[in-house]
Amino acid sequence: MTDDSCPYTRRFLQGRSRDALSKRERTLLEGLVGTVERFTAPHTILRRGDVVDQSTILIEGTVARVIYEDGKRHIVALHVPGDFVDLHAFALKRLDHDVVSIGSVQIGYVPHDRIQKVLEKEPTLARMLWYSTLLDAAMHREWIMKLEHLSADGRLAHLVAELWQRLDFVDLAGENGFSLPLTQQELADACGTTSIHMNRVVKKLRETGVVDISRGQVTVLDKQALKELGAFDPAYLYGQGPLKLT
Amino acid sequence: MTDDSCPYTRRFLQGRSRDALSKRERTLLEGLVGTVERFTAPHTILRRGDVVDQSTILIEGTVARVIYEDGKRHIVALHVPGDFVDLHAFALKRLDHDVVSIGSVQIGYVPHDRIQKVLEKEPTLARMLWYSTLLDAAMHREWIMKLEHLSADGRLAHLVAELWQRLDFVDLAGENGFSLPLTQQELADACGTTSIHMNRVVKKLRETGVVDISRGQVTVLDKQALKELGAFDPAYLYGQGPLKLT
DNA sequence: CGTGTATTTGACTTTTGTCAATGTAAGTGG
DNA sequence: CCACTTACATTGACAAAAGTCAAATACACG
Repeated sequence: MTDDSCPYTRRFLQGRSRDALSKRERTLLEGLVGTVERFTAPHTILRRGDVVDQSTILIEGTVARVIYEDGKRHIVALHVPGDFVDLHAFALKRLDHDVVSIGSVQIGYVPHDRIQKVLEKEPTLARMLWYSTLLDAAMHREWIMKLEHLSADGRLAHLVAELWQRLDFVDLAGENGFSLPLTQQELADACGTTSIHMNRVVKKLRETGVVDISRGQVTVLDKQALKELGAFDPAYLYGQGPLKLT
Repeated sequence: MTDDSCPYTRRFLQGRSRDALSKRERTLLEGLVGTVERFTAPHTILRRGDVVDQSTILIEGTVARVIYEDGKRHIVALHVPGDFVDLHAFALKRLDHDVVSIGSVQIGYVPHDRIQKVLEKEPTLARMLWYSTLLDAAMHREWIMKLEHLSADGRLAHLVAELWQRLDFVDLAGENGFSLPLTQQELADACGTTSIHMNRVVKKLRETGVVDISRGQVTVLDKQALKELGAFDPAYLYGQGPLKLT
């Protein structure tokens, strides 16, 4: 399913419902992508409140969904290649968050009228599109649990574990880690803490031999410790096949 | 639209997309409900990991979605009448959280094969079902922001503001407050803190004249203060018409 | 009226935030 | 090549928020 016939959408739901879509539907999906764009520097792709008539699929790189409040930035979701970043805008129309690129990214735009046609004529594909937004919500819920339950080190461990698994679904994870273009400030924004405290936590996890995060590279040193510290149970990712962290 | 012809589903999306569904579709929706059940005592309706072939719509009362971790209960979502609590189970099949009743509730069950038929033959209704799960996700995101950004008093203020508005959408809010069957322990579970600290916060908000929460009744004393303390901007609820908190 | 649950309070510890400053690595222009 | 800039990472000292443990009230319900 990682064939190159669908360069823009081949990673969509990869690792989740590998066999749920037929070849024909996969091709249909690829055909939904209208224009493609690349950003090499950090860029705000969409703003909260924007009324949109197309949705964004991430082809390459990392994007975040953020909500600004009192001048502070809060990351409410992170995306890896294959994620349909703001498919929810199809029905909601108005965005409740910004979409920003991190590092260098390539994104595709899908006009909403094409999604409407899918909804009218392709129930199976429509169901898969719906499914992908539900996966998103399941990840949101896990983040809520993580923020309610874990202290800063656990939150970071959970984030690392989740990203490692999600990147693995789309064949972008390494055996012992993955590359991650997030600064400590951004890690802090995703874990609900400050960059200064995040620095303490990064240092601690490095010194205790759990995970090393430096120079844009994450190296997992102790899978078991990572999993336990982050109270990580990958069931909420609804993945198929073998998992990075049991 | 609050006509009694649809006793089970008349509150579905009330206050949001009041006019999005035709009379015919409203009737169709009501027809989706198979059995109806009532629980008068706290009850776990569904468990994490359950594979289900029907979804639950809340007709009356309060239900919570919870994730247990290390023996602690974490509320990841709260529902008011009209909410399609676990419509996501239609596509996900397996639940990533428990569904529990709080106080006395009445719920309806919708078999998934009926939803499948809607998806195949009723694109407008299908879109509204999808839409309702997206509203859920938008609320999840706001909770993530709230947990990342606010301290315990802000979190409680936000929760109160949100519930007040959501109950108002379905005509269940009073002019100065609403009834809420949550204990301080449950408020704590929804705000990511401990019951002891939540008690301090409840006391503080009462003494500072922001909101009084006692004996299952919430009385808003100072709308403006509540809104500011909770950094509450109701845009994420995608409501129509006038709002409780501007 | 007693019993269990929910609420409240106090004392103390741990975690995290805040402020201020320093260190470090990569890139830029002279 | 070096001074300079800039962004990111790191550290220390202190304050504020929240967790923990223990116990005392208050309250609802049979």
